[in-house]
Amino acid sequence: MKYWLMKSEPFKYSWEQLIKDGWTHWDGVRNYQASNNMKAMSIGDLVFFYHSNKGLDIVGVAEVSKLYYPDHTDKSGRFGMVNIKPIKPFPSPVSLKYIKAEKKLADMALVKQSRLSVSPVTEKEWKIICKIGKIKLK
DNA sequence: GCCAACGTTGGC
DNA sequence: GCCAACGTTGGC
Repeated sequence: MKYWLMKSEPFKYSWEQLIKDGWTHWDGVRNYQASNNMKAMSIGDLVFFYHSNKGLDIVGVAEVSKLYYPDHTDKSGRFGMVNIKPIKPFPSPVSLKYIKAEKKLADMALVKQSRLSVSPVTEKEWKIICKIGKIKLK
C-alpha cells in the first residue's frame, strides 16, 4: 500500500465535483515528476485530495482505480494519468497552515516542493494527517 | 495581483 | 550540454 497527495484547484476540479462524478481521470499533468509518481501508483493506493489556490487544505481521501495510461489530452504522448474515485471526505479538513506548523510534517513534498501536483506521502505522514482530520477509513 | 520557485525551451 | 529567457504554479 502506497500513499499519495494530488492537488487540484477547486474552481477547475473540486472534491465536490469528484463526489458528483463518482470517479475521474487525472488528465492535464505536464510534469515528469508528477507523471512518474502516477506511474508508480497501484490499484487501491490511497490519495489525499488537496485544494490549491483556494481552500489550501486536504479535503478528502480517494483511491487509485485505474493504472497509469496515456493522457489523451497530451498530443506529444509523453505524459499519462490514472483514474481515482472518492472514498471519504475529511470531517475536519487539514490546512496547509497546520501542515507547515507541525514539525513532523515539515518534510512533506507539499511543503518542500510546492509546485509538484502529484507527490508521495509516507505512512507516518498519512497517519498523522488522518488523525488530525478525524477521518476513519473502513 | 505580486513574486519566488522552478520547470522548459531553444540558441549557441 | 550549458544556460539565459521565458512560462507556470501556487502561496501570500
